[in-house]
Amino acid sequence: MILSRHFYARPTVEVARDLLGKILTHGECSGLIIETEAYLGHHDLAAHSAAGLTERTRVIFGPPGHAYVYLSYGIHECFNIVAEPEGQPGCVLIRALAPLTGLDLMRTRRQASTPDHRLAAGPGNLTRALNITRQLYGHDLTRQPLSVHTNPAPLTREIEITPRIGITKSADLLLRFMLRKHPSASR
DNA sequence: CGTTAGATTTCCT
DNA sequence: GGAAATCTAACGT
Repeated sequence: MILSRHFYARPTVEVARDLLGKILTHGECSGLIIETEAYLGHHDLAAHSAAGLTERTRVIFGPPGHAYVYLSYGIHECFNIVAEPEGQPGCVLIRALAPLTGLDLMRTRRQASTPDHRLAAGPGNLTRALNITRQLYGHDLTRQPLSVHTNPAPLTREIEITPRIGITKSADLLLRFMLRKHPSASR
């Protein structure tokens, strides 16, 4: 069942935590969300929205449940989901998936030697494996082809909460959420 | 590589 | 003079 808009219209931290174990689908590829990071609207200098509303960050201030995709270091794309009610900035970076379907297709986009559980481990690897590009900027995640679904299976692992990865500003905040010791999480 | 703010230049009413 | 266009350089979930 597809996650409804009001799942996303909540505090960013809650959305980041609750996305763990949900299913992200793009076309025939899908995976379990294993690792997320929250980027807040207030008191978070690492968030792109901290600089205010610009053309690139516009979607973060818009209605929840939409995709914020940006290019990092000119190399890899990163995929975020907008949270908070409309007008309030906040988004969740999806950092890692455990692949469920479309593994062969994912592997054609990655190195052939990549083991299954690492195909979508890491924010750049994830967008590469699922072919999520800036063309999907602003896409509504309650619709096909890129959507998030409930998972009837309960979580079998503890949630681990740590500082976020690869940032300098607001680096002390505990805003990274992951399933503890999962093989598809960051190292 | 793209985005951004800030600087510099253009050019127009 | 000042707005708009263009250039530049720093930096990045």
